[in-house]
Amino acid sequence: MVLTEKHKELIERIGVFHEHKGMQPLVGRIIGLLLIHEEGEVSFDEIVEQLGVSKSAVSNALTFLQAKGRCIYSTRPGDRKRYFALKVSDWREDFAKELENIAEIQKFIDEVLEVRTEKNPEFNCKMKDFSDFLGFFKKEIPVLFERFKRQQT
Amino acid sequence: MVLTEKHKELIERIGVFHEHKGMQPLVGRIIGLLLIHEEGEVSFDEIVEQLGVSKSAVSNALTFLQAKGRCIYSTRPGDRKRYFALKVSDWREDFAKELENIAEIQKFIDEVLEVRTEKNPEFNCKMKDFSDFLGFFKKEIPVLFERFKRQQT
DNA sequence: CAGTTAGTTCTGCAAATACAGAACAAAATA
DNA sequence: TATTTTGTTCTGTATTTGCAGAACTAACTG
Repeated sequence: MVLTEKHKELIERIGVFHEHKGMQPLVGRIIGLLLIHEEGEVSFDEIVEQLGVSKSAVSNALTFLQAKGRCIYSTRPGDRKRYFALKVSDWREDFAKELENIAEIQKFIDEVLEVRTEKNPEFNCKMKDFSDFLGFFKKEIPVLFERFKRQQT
Repeated sequence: MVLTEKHKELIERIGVFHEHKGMQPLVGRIIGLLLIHEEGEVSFDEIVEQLGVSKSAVSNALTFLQAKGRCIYSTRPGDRKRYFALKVSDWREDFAKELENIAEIQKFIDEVLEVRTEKNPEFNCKMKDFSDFLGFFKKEIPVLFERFKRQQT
Protein backbone atom coordinates (compact mmCIF):
# COMPACT_ATOMS: atom_id res chain seq x y z
CA MET A 1 0.00 0.00 0.00
CA VAL A 2 1.26 3.44 -0.93
CA LEU A 3 0.75 6.08 1.74
CA THR A 4 -0.22 9.57 0.62
CA GLU A 5 0.93 12.71 2.40
CA LYS A 6 -2.46 12.85 4.06
CA HIS A 7 -2.02 9.32 5.37
CA LYS A 8 1.41 10.13 6.72
CA GLU A 9 0.25 13.30 8.38
CA LEU A 10 -2.65 11.50 10.04
CA ILE A 11 -0.32 8.77 11.29
CA GLU A 12 1.88 11.43 12.86
CA ARG A 13 -1.06 13.06 14.62
CA ILE A 14 -2.31 9.72 15.91
CA GLY A 15 1.24 9.14 17.08
CA VAL A 16 1.39 12.41 19.00
CA PHE A 17 -2.02 11.70 20.54
CA HIS A 18 -0.71 8.44 21.91
CA GLU A 19 2.53 10.04 23.05
CA HIS A 20 0.44 12.31 25.23
CA LYS A 21 -1.05 9.20 26.76
CA GLY A 22 2.42 8.16 27.84
CA MET A 23 3.37 5.80 25.02
CA GLN A 24 6.66 6.04 23.26
CA PRO A 25 6.60 7.78 19.87
CA LEU A 26 7.03 4.79 17.60
CA VAL A 27 4.30 2.80 19.37
CA GLY A 28 1.78 5.53 18.59
CA ARG A 29 2.86 5.67 14.95
CA ILE A 30 2.51 1.92 14.56
CA ILE A 31 -1.02 2.14 15.93
CA GLY A 32 -1.68 4.87 13.37
CA LEU A 33 -0.28 2.76 10.52
CA LEU A 34 -2.27 -0.31 11.53
CA LEU A 35 -5.43 1.81 11.72
CA ILE A 36 -4.91 3.37 8.32
CA HIS A 37 -3.54 0.43 6.37
CA GLU A 38 -6.25 -0.84 4.06
CA GLU A 39 -5.48 -4.50 4.70
CA GLY A 40 -5.62 -4.12 8.45
CA GLU A 41 -2.69 -6.51 8.58
CA VAL A 42 0.83 -5.24 8.03
CA SER A 43 4.06 -7.22 7.87
CA PHE A 44 7.04 -6.44 10.07
CA ASP A 45 9.01 -5.39 7.01
CA GLU A 46 6.34 -3.03 5.78
CA ILE A 47 6.18 -1.30 9.16
CA VAL A 48 9.94 -0.79 9.01
CA GLU A 49 9.74 0.64 5.50
CA GLN A 50 6.60 2.74 5.84
CA LEU A 51 7.74 4.38 9.05
CA GLY A 52 11.42 4.53 8.12
CA VAL A 53 12.70 3.17 11.41
CA SER A 54 15.01 0.36 12.45
CA LYS A 55 14.05 -3.27 12.86
CA SER A 56 15.04 -3.24 16.51
CA ALA A 57 12.76 -0.31 17.28
CA VAL A 58 9.84 -2.00 15.52
CA SER A 59 10.53 -5.30 17.25
CA ASN A 60 10.46 -3.66 20.68
CA ALA A 61 7.39 -1.59 19.93
CA LEU A 62 5.46 -4.63 18.66
CA THR A 63 6.49 -6.67 21.69
CA PHE A 64 5.12 -3.89 23.86
CA LEU A 65 1.85 -3.64 21.94
CA GLN A 66 1.35 -7.40 22.13
CA ALA A 67 2.12 -7.45 25.85
CA LYS A 68 -0.52 -4.77 26.33
CA GLY A 69 -2.94 -6.91 24.36
CA ARG A 70 -3.50 -4.17 21.79
CA CYS A 71 -1.96 -6.03 18.89
CA ILE A 72 -1.72 -9.56 17.53
CA TYR A 73 -0.13 -11.21 14.53
CA SER A 74 -1.25 -13.92 12.21
CA THR A 75 0.70 -15.98 9.72
CA ARG A 76 -0.07 -17.39 6.27
CA PRO A 77 0.71 -20.82 4.88
CA GLY A 78 3.97 -20.87 2.97
CA ASP A 79 4.91 -17.42 4.28
CA ARG A 80 7.20 -16.95 7.22
CA LYS A 81 6.27 -13.32 7.71
CA ARG A 82 4.12 -12.14 10.60
CA TYR A 83 1.21 -9.90 9.80
CA PHE A 84 0.40 -7.54 12.61
CA ALA A 85 -3.03 -6.12 13.31
CA LEU A 86 -4.79 -4.16 16.01
CA LYS A 87 -7.15 -6.07 18.25
CA VAL A 88 -10.19 -4.10 17.16
CA SER A 89 -12.54 -6.73 18.48
CA ASP A 90 -12.43 -5.62 22.09
CA TRP A 91 -12.13 -1.88 21.74
CA ARG A 92 -15.11 -1.32 23.92
CA GLU A 93 -13.61 -3.45 26.66
CA ASP A 94 -10.35 -1.53 26.40
CA PHE A 95 -12.28 1.69 26.68
CA ALA A 96 -14.09 0.40 29.76
CA LYS A 97 -10.76 -0.54 31.30
CA GLU A 98 -9.39 2.91 30.63
CA LEU A 99 -12.40 4.41 32.35
CA GLU A 100 -11.97 2.21 35.38
CA ASN A 101 -8.33 3.13 35.42
CA ILE A 102 -9.21 6.79 35.63
CA ALA A 103 -11.58 6.07 38.47
CA GLU A 104 -8.69 4.33 40.21
CA ILE A 105 -7.91 7.63 41.81
CA GLN A 106 -10.82 6.87 44.10
CA LYS A 107 -8.64 4.39 45.98
CA PHE A 108 -6.13 7.13 46.70
CA ILE A 109 -8.81 9.61 47.70
CA ASP A 110 -10.20 7.09 50.18
CA GLU A 111 -6.76 6.33 51.57
CA VAL A 112 -6.11 10.02 51.97
CA LEU A 113 -9.42 10.46 53.79
CA GLU A 114 -8.37 7.78 56.24
CA VAL A 115 -5.16 9.53 57.23
CA ARG A 116 -6.59 13.06 57.29
CA THR A 117 -7.44 14.77 60.58
CA GLU A 118 -10.70 16.64 61.18
CA LYS A 119 -8.84 19.93 61.06
CA ASN A 120 -10.29 20.93 57.70
CA PRO A 121 -13.81 19.47 57.47
CA GLU A 122 -14.70 21.42 54.34
CA PHE A 123 -11.77 19.96 52.42
CA ASN A 124 -12.57 16.47 53.73
CA CYS A 125 -16.17 16.89 52.73
CA LYS A 126 -15.31 17.84 49.16
CA MET A 127 -13.03 14.85 48.90
CA LYS A 128 -15.76 12.59 50.22
CA ASP A 129 -18.14 14.00 47.63
CA PHE A 130 -15.66 13.32 44.85
CA SER A 131 -15.09 9.79 46.09
CA ASP A 132 -18.84 9.21 46.14
CA PHE A 133 -19.10 10.43 42.60
CA LEU A 134 -16.32 8.12 41.44
CA GLY A 135 -18.08 5.20 43.08
CA PHE A 136 -21.30 6.13 41.35
CA PHE A 137 -19.47 6.51 38.07
CA LYS A 138 -17.85 3.09 38.25
CA LYS A 139 -21.19 1.44 38.90
CA GLU A 140 -22.80 3.24 35.98
CA ILE A 141 -20.22 2.28 33.35
CA PRO A 142 -21.58 -1.21 32.69
CA VAL A 143 -25.13 0.17 32.66
CA LEU A 144 -24.05 2.63 29.99
CA PHE A 145 -22.59 -0.16 27.89
CA GLU A 146 -25.78 -2.17 28.23
CA ARG A 147 -27.93 0.72 27.11
CA PHE A 148 -25.73 1.27 24.08
CA LYS A 149 -26.05 -2.34 23.03
CA ARG A 150 -29.82 -2.21 23.30
CA GLN A 151 -30.37 1.09 21.49
CA GLN A 152 -28.00 -0.03 18.76
CA THR A 153 -30.11 -2.90 17.45
CA MET B 1 2.62 19.39 60.19
CA VAL B 2 4.75 16.32 60.85
CA LEU B 3 4.46 13.62 58.23
CA THR B 4 4.49 10.02 59.38
CA GLU B 5 6.02 7.20 57.37
CA LYS B 6 2.53 6.25 56.26
CA HIS B 7 1.94 9.78 54.99
CA LYS B 8 5.23 9.77 53.10
CA GLU B 9 4.58 6.39 51.59
CA LEU B 10 1.12 7.45 50.43
CA ILE B 11 2.56 10.62 48.90
CA GLU B 12 5.04 8.52 46.94
CA ARG B 13 2.30 6.24 45.60
CA ILE B 14 0.14 9.18 44.61
CA GLY B 15 3.25 10.56 42.91
CA VAL B 16 3.84 7.39 40.92
CA PHE B 17 0.16 7.26 39.94
CA HIS B 18 0.46 10.74 38.45
CA GLU B 19 3.78 9.90 36.80
CA HIS B 20 1.96 7.16 34.91
CA LYS B 21 -0.43 9.83 33.71
CA GLY B 22 2.50 11.64 32.13
CA MET B 23 3.29 14.18 34.83
CA GLN B 24 6.79 14.75 36.08
CA PRO B 25 7.64 13.07 39.39
CA LEU B 26 7.72 16.12 41.62
CA VAL B 27 4.37 17.40 40.35
CA GLY B 28 2.71 14.17 41.44
CA ARG B 29 4.32 14.33 44.87
CA ILE B 30 3.20 17.89 45.39
CA ILE B 31 -0.37 16.85 44.57
CA GLY B 32 0.02 14.09 47.15
CA LEU B 33 1.31 16.48 49.79
CA LEU B 34 -1.45 19.02 49.17
CA LEU B 35 -4.02 16.22 49.43
CA ILE B 36 -2.65 14.87 52.67
CA HIS B 37 -1.70 18.07 54.46
CA GLU B 38 -4.24 18.69 57.19
CA GLU B 39 -4.45 22.42 56.52
CA GLY B 40 -5.07 21.96 52.83
CA GLU B 41 -2.83 24.96 52.33
CA VAL B 42 0.94 24.55 52.30
CA SER B 43 3.60 27.21 52.02
CA PHE B 44 6.31 27.11 49.35
CA ASP B 45 8.91 26.60 52.08
CA GLU B 46 7.09 23.69 53.62
CA ILE B 47 6.80 21.94 50.26
CA VAL B 48 10.56 22.32 49.81
CA GLU B 49 11.24 20.91 53.28
CA GLN B 50 8.65 18.13 53.37
CA LEU B 51 9.62 16.76 49.98
CA GLY B 52 13.34 17.47 50.35
CA VAL B 53 13.75 19.05 46.92
CA SER B 54 15.18 22.29 45.60
CA LYS B 55 13.34 25.59 45.46
CA SER B 56 13.75 25.75 41.70
CA ALA B 57 12.08 22.39 41.19
CA VAL B 58 9.16 23.39 43.42
CA SER B 59 8.82 26.72 41.69
CA ASN B 60 8.60 25.09 38.27
CA ALA B 61 6.23 22.37 39.43
CA LEU B 62 3.88 24.89 41.06
CA THR B 63 3.94 27.09 37.96
CA PHE B 64 2.93 24.03 35.96
CA LEU B 65 0.12 23.06 38.34
CA GLN B 66 -1.24 26.60 38.33
CA ALA B 67 -1.08 26.78 34.55
CA LYS B 68 -3.08 23.56 34.39
CA GLY B 69 -5.61 25.11 36.77
CA ARG B 70 -5.12 22.35 39.32
CA CYS B 71 -3.62 24.57 42.01
CA ILE B 72 -3.97 28.09 43.40
CA TYR B 73 -2.35 30.07 46.16
CA SER B 74 -3.69 32.48 48.71
CA THR B 75 -1.89 34.95 50.92
CA ARG B 76 -2.44 36.17 54.47
CA PRO B 77 -2.26 39.71 55.84
CA GLY B 78 1.15 40.51 57.25
CA ASP B 79 2.64 37.36 55.73
CA ARG B 80 4.54 37.37 52.48
CA LYS B 81 4.38 33.63 52.00
CA ARG B 82 2.15 31.98 49.45
CA TYR B 83 -0.03 29.13 50.61
CA PHE B 84 -0.72 26.62 47.89
CA ALA B 85 -3.80 24.45 47.68
CA LEU B 86 -5.46 22.12 45.22
CA LYS B 87 -8.51 23.39 43.44
CA VAL B 88 -10.83 20.80 44.90
CA SER B 89 -13.88 22.82 44.02
CA ASP B 90 -14.11 21.72 40.43
CA TRP B 91 -12.93 18.15 40.62
CA ARG B 92 -16.03 16.90 38.94
CA GLU B 93 -15.51 19.28 36.05
CA ASP B 94 -11.91 18.17 35.74
CA PHE B 95 -13.06 14.58 35.68
CA ALA B 96 -15.59 15.37 32.97
CA LYS B 97 -12.85 17.03 30.92
CA GLU B 98 -10.65 14.00 31.29
CA LEU B 99 -13.48 11.81 30.06
CA GLU B 100 -14.05 14.00 27.04
CA ASN B 101 -10.34 13.93 26.38
CA ILE B 102 -10.39 10.15 26.27
CA ALA B 103 -13.28 10.23 23.88
CA GLU B 104 -11.22 12.54 21.70
CA ILE B 105 -9.94 9.49 19.96
CA GLN B 106 -13.28 9.50 18.15
CA LYS B 107 -12.03 12.37 15.99
CA PHE B 108 -9.11 10.25 14.86
CA ILE B 109 -11.27 7.21 14.26
CA ASP B 110 -13.57 9.29 12.05
CA GLU B 111 -10.64 10.78 10.16
CA VAL B 112 -9.24 7.30 9.61
CA LEU B 113 -12.60 6.09 8.34
CA GLU B 114 -12.58 8.89 5.78
CA VAL B 115 -9.24 7.87 4.29
CA ARG B 116 -9.83 4.13 4.40
CA THR B 117 -10.73 2.20 1.27
CA GLU B 118 -13.53 -0.38 1.14
CA LYS B 119 -10.98 -3.17 0.96
CA ASN B 120 -11.64 -4.40 4.49
CA PRO B 121 -15.32 -3.77 5.26
CA GLU B 122 -15.25 -5.79 8.47
CA PHE B 123 -12.47 -3.65 9.93
CA ASN B 124 -14.24 -0.48 8.81
CA CYS B 125 -17.45 -1.69 10.35
CA LYS B 126 -15.87 -2.32 13.72
CA MET B 127 -14.31 1.11 13.66
CA LYS B 128 -17.65 2.66 12.80
CA ASP B 129 -19.21 0.82 15.71
CA PHE B 130 -16.55 2.09 18.07
CA SER B 131 -16.99 5.64 16.82
CA ASP B 132 -20.75 5.34 17.36
CA PHE B 133 -20.16 4.17 20.88
CA LEU B 134 -17.84 7.07 21.63
CA GLY B 135 -20.45 9.48 20.32
CA PHE B 136 -23.07 7.86 22.53
CA PHE B 137 -20.68 7.99 25.49
CA LYS B 138 -19.94 11.69 25.10
CA LYS B 139 -23.63 12.51 25.03
CA GLU B 140 -24.28 10.47 28.13
CA ILE B 141 -21.60 12.05 30.34
CA PRO B 142 -23.62 15.15 31.26
CA VAL B 143 -26.68 12.97 31.86
CA LEU B 144 -24.65 10.88 34.27
CA PHE B 145 -23.54 13.96 36.17
CA GLU B 146 -27.12 15.18 36.39
CA ARG B 147 -28.34 11.88 37.77
CA PHE B 148 -25.63 11.90 40.41
CA LYS B 149 -26.59 15.36 41.56
CA ARG B 150 -30.23 14.35 41.89
CA GLN B 151 -29.71 11.05 43.71
CA GLN B 152 -27.25 12.79 46.03
CA THR B 153 -29.75 15.13 47.71
C1' DC C 1 25.94 -27.43 4.50
C1' DA C 2 26.31 -22.44 2.94
C1' DG C 3 23.22 -18.83 2.25
C1' DT C 4 18.87 -16.38 2.87
C1' DT C 5 14.92 -14.71 5.40
C1' DA C 6 12.59 -12.85 9.45
C1' DG C 7 12.89 -11.16 13.53
C1' DT C 8 15.29 -10.54 18.40
C1' DT C 9 18.70 -9.04 21.56
C1' DC C 10 22.75 -6.39 22.69
C1' DT C 11 25.56 -2.19 22.67
C1' DG C 12 26.09 2.51 22.28
C1' DC C 13 24.73 7.09 21.73
C1' DA C 14 22.11 11.59 20.90
C1' DA C 15 18.49 13.99 22.77
C1' DA C 16 15.23 14.98 26.25
C1' DT C 17 14.00 15.13 31.17
C1' DA C 18 14.08 16.47 35.86
C1' DC C 19 16.32 18.34 39.04
C1' DA C 20 20.26 20.97 41.97
C1' DG C 21 22.59 25.01 42.91
C1' DA C 22 23.77 29.63 42.04
C1' DA C 23 22.59 33.97 40.60
C1' DC C 24 19.00 37.00 40.52
C1' DA C 25 14.68 40.04 41.56
C1' DA C 26 11.33 42.30 44.38
C1' DA C 27 9.51 43.54 48.43
C1' DA C 28 9.76 44.04 53.33
C1' DT C 29 12.56 45.12 57.39
C1' DA C 30 16.22 46.92 60.25
C1' DT D 1 20.84 51.99 52.77
C1' DA D 2 22.10 47.18 54.00
C1' DT D 3 19.86 42.86 55.07
C1' DT D 4 16.50 39.41 55.12
C1' DT D 5 12.63 37.00 53.17
C1' DT D 6 10.23 34.75 49.40
C1' DG D 7 10.34 33.06 45.44
C1' DT D 8 12.04 32.97 40.11
C1' DT D 9 15.17 32.26 36.42
C1' DC D 10 19.43 30.57 34.58
C1' DT D 11 23.08 27.17 34.04
C1' DG D 12 24.91 22.80 34.43
C1' DT D 13 24.43 17.89 34.94
C1' DA D 14 23.03 12.97 36.14
C1' DT D 15 19.57 10.06 34.54
C1' DT D 16 16.38 8.28 31.43
C1' DT D 17 14.49 7.59 26.88
C1' DG D 18 14.17 6.09 22.23
C1' DC D 19 16.22 4.66 18.79
C1' DA D 20 20.17 2.89 15.31
C1' DG D 21 23.25 -0.50 13.99
C1' DA D 22 25.51 -4.69 14.64
C1' DA D 23 25.58 -9.15 16.23
C1' DC D 24 22.88 -12.92 16.90
C1' DT D 25 19.18 -16.84 16.49
C1' DA D 26 16.12 -19.88 14.28
C1' DA D 27 14.05 -21.65 10.48
C1' DC D 28 13.86 -22.30 5.80
C1' DT D 29 16.14 -22.92 0.94
C1' DG D 30 19.20 -24.13 -2.70
